[in-house]
Amino acid sequence: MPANQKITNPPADRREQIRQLAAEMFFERGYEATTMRELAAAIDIKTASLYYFFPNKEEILFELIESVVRQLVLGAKHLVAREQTPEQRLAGVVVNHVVLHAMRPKESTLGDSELRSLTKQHLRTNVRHRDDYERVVVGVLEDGRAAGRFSLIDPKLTAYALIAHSSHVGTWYRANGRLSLEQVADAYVALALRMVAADSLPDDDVIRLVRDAQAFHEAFTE
Amino acid sequence: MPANQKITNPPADRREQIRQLAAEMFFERGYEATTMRELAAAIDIKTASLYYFFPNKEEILFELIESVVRQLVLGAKHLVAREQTPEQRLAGVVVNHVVLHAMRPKESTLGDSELRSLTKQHLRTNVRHRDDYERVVVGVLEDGRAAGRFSLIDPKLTAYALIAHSSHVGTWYRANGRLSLEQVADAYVALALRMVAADSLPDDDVIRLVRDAQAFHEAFTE
DNA sequence: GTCTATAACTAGATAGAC
DNA sequence: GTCTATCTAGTTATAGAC
Repeated sequence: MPANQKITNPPADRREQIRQLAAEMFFERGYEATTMRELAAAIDIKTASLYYFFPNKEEILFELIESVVRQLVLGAKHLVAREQTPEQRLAGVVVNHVVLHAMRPKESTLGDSELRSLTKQHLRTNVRHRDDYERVVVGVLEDGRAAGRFSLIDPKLTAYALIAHSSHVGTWYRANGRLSLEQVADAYVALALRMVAADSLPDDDVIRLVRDAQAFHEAFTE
Repeated sequence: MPANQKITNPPADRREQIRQLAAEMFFERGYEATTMRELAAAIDIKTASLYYFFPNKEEILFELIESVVRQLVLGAKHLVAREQTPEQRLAGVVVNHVVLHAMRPKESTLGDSELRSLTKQHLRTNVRHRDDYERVVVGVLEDGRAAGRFSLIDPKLTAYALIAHSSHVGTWYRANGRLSLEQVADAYVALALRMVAADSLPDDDVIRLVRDAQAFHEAFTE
């Protein structure tokens, strides 16, 4: 009676289990450096079994990367659709972005560092979705300017900067770190408002802005 | 008389040639996905010849990554050592960072995306150097605050954001793109000044600030 | 310095039994 | 669904001739 009894660990949702572990390992060692064997071992099945759920390794990566962008675009579009002041919209977009990256740092980061490993087809699809997102962010900035509330240095460059540094939160935020998720979100929103020169607001207003955005984000996410 | 005559392509500095091509290929396909065979082929020598110049693949990566951080720290420390206003220092640091990333996008980006592939030893070394750099940036921000010129949301978070989005310039800046390197540098400095709430300055002053920093950067770099 | 030849190994993926 | 067994190909790196 060797190792053939599984403590099983109900295969409840194997597919989901694979996705999660893959996210972790791709994030930590990199996609190319992670082998299907290691992934299978971590999950305590044999390599061949992985191929029952996914046709190949790249497909796992693609799913992980896409799920993040999808959520990002969805959240941002919902936020933008609401009747709001430009400041509220900007705060909403930043909170959406920061919270997602803080709470799903592994998947989020893959979309920034492992795009190269996607097939041409998959890459094109993903770039299209990322461009959608970028357009939403640029739109928020330009609408704010049109409304006379923002003074922009350069809409596109500002959007790039906003997205780049808000994504970066995934690499350093820790749930038990110096700053709580609320504080981090506050800080990034305040930073964003300064970048569009809209921070004549007192701090209290900034915080109220963030709370609103968070409430909406939570309501929307669940 | 087959392929044994080289058009040679003086091996003038083979080592440097390898570094450059490696930077390109690591950047484009990723470190793990680039093989020594392909690298050798691109340079038109045999795989074994690479090992005359580098003991292994990882050493090439390490050299590329280190050279960027070294330059970054060196530039920043020189800038900070000058007698300057906080605004001038901040502008100097941002210009140093942006110009380096715009002009050496491949090597620069490796330091953000391929750290995972370094050996433990090399990683430790590099992290130490990155921390040095971070401290310089945080120092500039805190000195500015101590001098009563900056109002900071959070020094460390602001430094992270500054570094993250200024590094990102390497991924989109093109020499023949919409914005010139000067314009890009202007924009990032202006953004940085807003982030520390020091932008009561008229635009002309911002531009003068950047020009000064660029002049120093050029003088220092050559 | 650059080559040929090859060692020693590991990768992703598939066939087909249970 | 999960397994065993295996194919095919590609990987880094080295030994030693020229």
